[in-house]
Amino acid sequence: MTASKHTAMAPDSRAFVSSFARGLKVIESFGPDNRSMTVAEVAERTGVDRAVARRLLLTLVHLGFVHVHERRFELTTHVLRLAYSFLSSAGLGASLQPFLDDLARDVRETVSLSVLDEAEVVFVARSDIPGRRLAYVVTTGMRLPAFSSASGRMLLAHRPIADVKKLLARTRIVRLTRRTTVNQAEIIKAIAAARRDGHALNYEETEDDLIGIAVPVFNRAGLMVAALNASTSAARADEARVHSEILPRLKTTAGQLTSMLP
Amino acid sequence: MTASKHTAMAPDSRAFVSSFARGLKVIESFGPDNRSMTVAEVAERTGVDRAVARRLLLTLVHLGFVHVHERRFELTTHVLRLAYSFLSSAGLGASLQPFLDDLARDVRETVSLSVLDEAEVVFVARSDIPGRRLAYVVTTGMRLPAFSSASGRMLLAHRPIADVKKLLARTRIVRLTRRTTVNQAEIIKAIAAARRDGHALNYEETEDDLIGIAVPVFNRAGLMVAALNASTSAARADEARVHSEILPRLKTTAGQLTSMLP
DNA sequence: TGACATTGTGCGCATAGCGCACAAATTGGC
DNA sequence: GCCAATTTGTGCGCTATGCGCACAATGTCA
Repeated sequence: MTASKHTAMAPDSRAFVSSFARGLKVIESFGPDNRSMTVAEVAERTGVDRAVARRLLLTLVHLGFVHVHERRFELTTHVLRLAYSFLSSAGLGASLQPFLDDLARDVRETVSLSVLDEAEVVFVARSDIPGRRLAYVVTTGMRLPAFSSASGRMLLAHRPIADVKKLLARTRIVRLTRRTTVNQAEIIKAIAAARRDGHALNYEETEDDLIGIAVPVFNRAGLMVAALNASTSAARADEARVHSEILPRLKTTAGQLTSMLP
Repeated sequence: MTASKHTAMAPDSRAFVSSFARGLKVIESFGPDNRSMTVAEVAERTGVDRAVARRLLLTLVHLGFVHVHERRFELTTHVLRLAYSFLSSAGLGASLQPFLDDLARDVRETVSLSVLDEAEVVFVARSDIPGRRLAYVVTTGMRLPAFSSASGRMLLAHRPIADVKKLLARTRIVRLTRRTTVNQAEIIKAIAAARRDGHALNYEETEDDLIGIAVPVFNRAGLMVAALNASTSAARADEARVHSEILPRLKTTAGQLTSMLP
């Protein structure tokens, strides 16, 4: 639950519509272990009154976001419409795929495009070559801790350092592998390096045998909007190959993407 | 604001939280042409009072769903969290990808997994073989008219026929190509055929030269939750190959997916 | 610089939405 | 099968909440 900080902040009272916030919380209360819930379960998970949860759920049913069957509620595909609002408005909805496919084929590795949400990396597109299988499979919508992944560090690199430190301070760094950097100072150093070098690296910090390399993707206005990442295996690629072969190819694709982005 | 006839629907009054509904409308008001909007623009697009739009936007800002810069508001990646709630709760979030990748490699065509939202097909995952490029590129989150695509017809095939007819009645069928079926009776017939055959076909109805074939994906409970689709080109594949080669392979993958779904 | 257009927000009012408390339904134990 | 226990559904009165007007502030153009 990374969203717990919001509840702490003072809702600027007059300029805050709490029923709306409560409603969004209801949507977010669904997850892998909560595929379908009763009113009471939703009420408990969200901390709102049972009667309120019921009204919010019925509102969602009315709007088509939720489906109810035998007093159990579950989200419908309609929810994807909300994400589509973002993806399409960010220009990440389509037409980037061919570039990712070409890139994946050329470097013969899984590549992915990701954006930042708080302290997490969210994958918005990916491509890989058939037959090659990483233990670690990236899927659209998937999330990873930003501080422990190449893409995350790259995405953080262009944020004001003060913001990054603040974010880091309130994030719990989970050790994912033997090599995960957990020391805050070292993480900051890695992010600074990413900014300086124009790329970020990750050696088995997210998963054993997994090497990640990420470069920034800018929009035409020059703002960094995404990170382009290639994942390979330590067994398959050494540092030399990553630098000499994969990195330059990543950068050309990143450049191509720029022209597609608003 | 001219379209402020939202009184049409009967919001079960007491059991309906209108501020929440208004707020969701605000999120949905963003799109490809509305990347960033002022309060007034949002107010106009949603039909709510300017002051209300402002409060809802500020609420979204407060929760991290929206970002504001020089009085222009835009959606943030945080919105994807909502979609993730659905995808993960539906078990479509991950781990299906390897099966799609194998399938794409074997049939040497683009394959995709999709779900139904009202009269639209929403793609939730895809895979294709590098180098092969269809004019038509499917991306996660993308939408297609359900009545004119193979996946759509397959997804509709297991709904009660009365519901399908009702949906069809209130949907405007857009002619996408010379071969798009626009006749309602013929569409119903195609859907019935999909149900009977256990697969749906589409010859250049969505795009010229594009052939689609879809099979149902059931969850372990036996409910159809998605459609698995292969897209190929009329130039590349004839009907015989689709039936003898692609279709059986689609079905085996669909079977594999079943075991992954709740 | 003044007139016009757009955006920000204080304030009073009405009601939407809250949450209690009771009713209905479901479950479970024997 | 029956009653107790638990869970779920909902009517109702109160007041905080959110609405929308109207004015203030800010920005724009000539």
